[in-house]
Amino acid sequence: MATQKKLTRAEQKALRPAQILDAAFEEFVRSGFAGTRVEDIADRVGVTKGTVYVYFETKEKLFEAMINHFSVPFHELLAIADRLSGSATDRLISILGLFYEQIPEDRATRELTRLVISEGQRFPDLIDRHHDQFIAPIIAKIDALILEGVASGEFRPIPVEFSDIVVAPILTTTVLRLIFDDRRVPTPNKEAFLRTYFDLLFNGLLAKPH
Amino acid sequence: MATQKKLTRAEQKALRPAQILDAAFEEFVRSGFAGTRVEDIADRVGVTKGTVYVYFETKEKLFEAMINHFSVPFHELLAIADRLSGSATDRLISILGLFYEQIPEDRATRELTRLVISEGQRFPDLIDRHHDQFIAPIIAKIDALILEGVASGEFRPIPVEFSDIVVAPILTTTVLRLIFDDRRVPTPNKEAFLRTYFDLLFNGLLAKPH
Amino acid sequence: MATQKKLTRAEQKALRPAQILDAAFEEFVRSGFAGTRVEDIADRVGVTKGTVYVYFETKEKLFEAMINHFSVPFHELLAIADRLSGSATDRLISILGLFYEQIPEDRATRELTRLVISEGQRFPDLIDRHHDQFIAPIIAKIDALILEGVASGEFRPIPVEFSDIVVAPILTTTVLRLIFDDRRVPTPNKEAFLRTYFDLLFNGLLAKPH
Amino acid sequence: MATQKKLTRAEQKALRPAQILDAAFEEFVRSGFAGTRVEDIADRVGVTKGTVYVYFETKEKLFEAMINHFSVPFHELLAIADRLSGSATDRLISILGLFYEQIPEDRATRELTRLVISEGQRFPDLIDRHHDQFIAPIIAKIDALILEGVASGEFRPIPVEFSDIVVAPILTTTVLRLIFDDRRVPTPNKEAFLRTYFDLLFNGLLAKPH
DNA sequence: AATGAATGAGTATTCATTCAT
DNA sequence: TATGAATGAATACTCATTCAT
Repeated sequence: MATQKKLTRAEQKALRPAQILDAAFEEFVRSGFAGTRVEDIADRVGVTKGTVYVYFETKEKLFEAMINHFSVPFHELLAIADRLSGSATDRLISILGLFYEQIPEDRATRELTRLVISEGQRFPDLIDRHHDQFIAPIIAKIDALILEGVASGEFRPIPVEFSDIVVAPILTTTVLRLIFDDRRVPTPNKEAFLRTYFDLLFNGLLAKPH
Repeated sequence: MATQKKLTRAEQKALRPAQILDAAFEEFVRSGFAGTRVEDIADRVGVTKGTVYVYFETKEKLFEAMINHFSVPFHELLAIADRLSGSATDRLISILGLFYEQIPEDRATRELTRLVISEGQRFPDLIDRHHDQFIAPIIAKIDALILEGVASGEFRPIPVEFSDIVVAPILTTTVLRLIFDDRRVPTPNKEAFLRTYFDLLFNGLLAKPH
Repeated sequence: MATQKKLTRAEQKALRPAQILDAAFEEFVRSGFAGTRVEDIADRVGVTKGTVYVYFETKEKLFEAMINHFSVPFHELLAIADRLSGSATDRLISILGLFYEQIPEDRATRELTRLVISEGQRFPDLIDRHHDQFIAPIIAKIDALILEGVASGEFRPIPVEFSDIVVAPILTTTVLRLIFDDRRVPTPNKEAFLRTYFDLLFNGLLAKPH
Repeated sequence: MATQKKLTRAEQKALRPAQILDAAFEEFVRSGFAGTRVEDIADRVGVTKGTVYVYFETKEKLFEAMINHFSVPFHELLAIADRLSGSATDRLISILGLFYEQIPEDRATRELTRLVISEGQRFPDLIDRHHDQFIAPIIAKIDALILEGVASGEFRPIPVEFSDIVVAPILTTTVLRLIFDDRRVPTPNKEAFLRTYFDLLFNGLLAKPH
């Protein structure tokens, strides 16, 4: 009946690694790799330092495991993107909307971005992973859609090597939220922001473009 | 050519603070605040730890002094912007070009952005300064230009609270260079990048916008 | 005989704080607060510096804990004093004898006196404690006895605010032993010393006092 | 005319050592040998550290020189004592009065006593000097007077090896003022204190001594 | 004589890691 | 599995001392 509170020892133990990884995320995000003490992570879980070392050999390996643990949920989004139908414009709008939800609005992804920027030089693998799992797929998807839209005459011909310009507002929003954390720069109203973003993206700023 | 080594004590001394600040910049950028050892900074200058403490009371104050030292050269750019003439479009193009040169292409500004992202939580002043000296003036300038262009009928009416969308490609380029540092993502050809950026910004993506 | 080395971790641990405090006493007494290195204390215990910090947060707190640890055994003596009976003279003699044993002859109390004199300016609490726990009770006890003896006609009327004159030989002996530590000034023969002390105290120096 | 302000460089320099020694006295008294920084002494004089080293080779030698500088003015007092006349009682009273003025009431002598107690273990010479220049002459003088008084029948026969009992109130007052520095224990009224001291010393505490 | 920049050995303190229980 | 006592290497910071000017 009380299946919630009555965790067996085994179940308790099965939870430990995830608890530690969650705590590690919070602490590494707060203080960076060098500034985080293993004991802070242990304290957050409510265990002692030694326990952390039962599950993770070193602070570095714990950091890397934490990154892996929080780097997963992007494949689904790309799969969804593949299943979209409609005009290139419609699909680009849908996909950028999904990215917006999954990058600046998702705390884990957002903070992972911070760690990539701050710890990437110490952990080159981190950058490689981030490129392969996030940047490259995003760019590839946008590139493909643009090429398609250009081919169908829906879009003007754009040099495809600059398609990061198209997603720039998403990364920019992410970074601004990382920096100001809603203090200085208010989190924008999502719908209004996206409306303006798409309006500008598709129609440009000029009143009467030739 | 051999005028290098012949510095008097007094000359040597006058240079020390700047030398230390330069070295501090390199080391803090490489390893972050917590990961940098004062001795690394001293070694880079070619002096001993003690000498660093002759000029800066603590590692924290050295960090802050280094930030101040490298945060200067933005006022001029804003002054230049004020002196521009021509259509709103022309002036927006000029100003974004200047920003491009001063932010992603200037190493100091670029790396300062990294430090704001990575150390901002430990040094809240850093964020406040960065907001007041960089973000706010940039946004204000863009806002003003857009309002002007809209008033003159040159631009379509755009909700001004989202003008960071307009500069997004600049911050995005900055961050991508911070992360990939020319390894994965090649530094874009400046002229081609700006051409595409401005083309998209002013005309939008659609073949025939209504 | 070889039961010494066979201590369990737990037993070892229970002893640690006291071991460290004992070692701290020796080192602080030898070299003063500023002149003592935490490592010297650790070495004396046979552990590493880090271990000292497991038990005491800072050198200052260790010093204060050491003072507290060695400041205890005075209440009993005052309790004994309260239970004495006999003439005021008899009781004064008994009590001064007890003080003599507990102050100059007890190494801990003696050396604590040194630390009060040498470190009192840096640790004002030390002085307050010493006053409240040692000086004030002693003076109060002597005052009470004298007033009693005066009331009963046993003693001549003496201005009670100078009753430290009565105990002066005890503090003087303490200080001389601190300074000369049996090198120059031989430790006096206890019985002979007390006999002379009391003879002088009660009868004075003059052959035929009027 | 204005001989005061117009110190020649030479005069200025002749003053330096004494200024430094005075400053050293204040700082060493405040913080002890290990706790005092040469720079604190220099600051107090208004010169830089380097200047201190022009006059004194090391901190230790400066400490020793300071002790010598402040240890002088005791010979005169002993000379005065030799010139006294009158009964043994009269002369003992005179001499103890002089000691009272020269030891607890003279700041230099008082604080020197503190340094003897606190730094004597690190500077054994200090103790030897103090013994030879202060303790031994005082005791010798008292011993001589007592023996004389006993010989003339003025004093009861007292074992001379305990004559420090006779001067104990003076050292006790010194130490109490060192510890409490007029905060807890008020500086006693000199005349009243001496009157009680001498009354007790010569007549004892008992109402009717036999 | 005086300065003060520079040194380098030292010292308090921290913290990742180990290991006996 | 979990603990937490212990370690020791590291690191920020201090300070007596030196020396070119």
